[in-house]
Amino acid sequence: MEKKTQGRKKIDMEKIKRKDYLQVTFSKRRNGLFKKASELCTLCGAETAIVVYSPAGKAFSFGHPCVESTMDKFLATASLIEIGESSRGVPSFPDYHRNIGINKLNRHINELVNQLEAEKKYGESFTQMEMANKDQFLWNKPIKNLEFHELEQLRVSMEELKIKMVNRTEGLKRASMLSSFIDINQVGRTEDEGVQ
Amino acid sequence: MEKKTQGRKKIDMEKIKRKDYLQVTFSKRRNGLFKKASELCTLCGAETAIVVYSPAGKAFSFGHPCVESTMDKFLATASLIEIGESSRGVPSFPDYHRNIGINKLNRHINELVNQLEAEKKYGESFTQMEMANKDQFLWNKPIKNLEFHELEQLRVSMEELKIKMVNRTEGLKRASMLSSFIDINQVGRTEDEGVQ
DNA sequence: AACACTATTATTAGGTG
DNA sequence: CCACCTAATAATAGTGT
Repeated sequence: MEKKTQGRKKIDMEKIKRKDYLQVTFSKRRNGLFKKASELCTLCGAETAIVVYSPAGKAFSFGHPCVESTMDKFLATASLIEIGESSRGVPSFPDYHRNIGINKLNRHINELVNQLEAEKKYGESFTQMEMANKDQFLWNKPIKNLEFHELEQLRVSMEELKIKMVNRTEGLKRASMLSSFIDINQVGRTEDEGVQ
Repeated sequence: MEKKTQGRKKIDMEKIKRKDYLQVTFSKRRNGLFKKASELCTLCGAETAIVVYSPAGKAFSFGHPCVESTMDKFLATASLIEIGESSRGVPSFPDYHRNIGINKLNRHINELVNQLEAEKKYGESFTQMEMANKDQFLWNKPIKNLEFHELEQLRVSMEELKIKMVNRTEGLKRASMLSSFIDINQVGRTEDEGVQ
C-alpha cells in the first residue's frame, strides 16, 4: 500500500502486446463501449446492437431492445434483394449466368473496397486520379440496360484499378507504425497462432 | 463573444426532449461510440459489429473487419444452438448461394457508406452525406425484382464513393490517430478460455 | 447546420486488495 | 476474475461563429 498509483498513461493506438494486460483492457473497454451504447439508447431513444469478439473468439453482445431483432432488421434491410425468378417470373435457372457475373463482380468489388479501406486509414498521397477519371467516364455512362459485355468492361476496369492500388500499397511502406499492415492478397499470418 | 463557453453539465440520463439538440447529441455520441469500437478493435484485435438506428429510423453501422460477416457469424452461432441436429442436407437455403453475391454487394455498399460517414467525422471536411441520402431510397426500397440497371446504380454509387475516398485520401495527409483496419482474420486461436 | 472551442464531466491505465 | 483507487487523458454539453 505504499505505491500511490500512477494514473493512466497516454495510450498508443496499436495492438497491445502483453496478454494479461490486453485481457484487462479488453474487458474494461468492452464494458465502456456497452455503457456508451446504453447511454445512447437512453438519451436518444436509439435502437442498437453490438457484438464484439474477443481475440480468443468469445462473443459478447449488447442490444437494445434486443440484439438479434436489431441485427436481423439491419441484415434484412441490407439483403432485400431477391433476384431468382424475379424479372420475368421465369423459374430460377435462366438467371444463373447473370448471377455468376454479379458474383464475380462482387468479389472484385470486395477486394477493392477492402484495400481501399486499408489504404485510406493511412491517408497517404495517392496518384490514382487519371484512373479514377477514366473509370468515372465509364461508370457514369447512361446505363439503361447494361449488358454482359459492358459489365465485363467494368470489371476489367476495376481489376486494373485494383492492381494499381495493390502496387501502390506495396510501395507504401510507411516509416512509422506500419509493421502490422497485412495485405489481403497474402493472408498468411506471421505470428504464432497461425492455425486457422 | 464575451461569453467564455460554459463547459459541459452533468448529464441527466433520460431521454432528451428537444429535438434539434437530440439530433446533435445523437450524432456526436454515435461517432464517439464508433470511435471507441474502433479503438477496441485496434488495441485488442477484437472483431466487432455495431448497428445503431436513429430515432428517425435511419441505420448507421460500424464493423471491423466487416459488419455483415461479424453479424452473420454471431447470428449463425446463436441459431446453431437452436438447430443443432439438422446436419444433413436439409434444403433450408434453397437458392441462397445464387443471391449471396447480390446480398454481399448490397451490404458492402451500405457498410461502406456508413463507415465512411463515421470516419469523416474524425477526418477532414468531406461532404458525401447527400450521397448516402441519395442512395438510401434504393436500399430501402422493397425490391422484388431489382433489375440490372438498378444494381448498376448501386454499384455506380459505390464507385463514386470510392473515387471520393481516393480523392480525399490524396488530400488528406494526416498521419495517424485512427485505427487501422489491419486484416481479415477470424483466427480461432488456442481457446484458453473459449467456452463461456 | 456543421465546425471550433473549452470547461467540465467521464473514462480509463496502471495499480492495490 | 472482481472491486476499488487515483491521476491523467478523452469525451462531450453548451456555446459561439
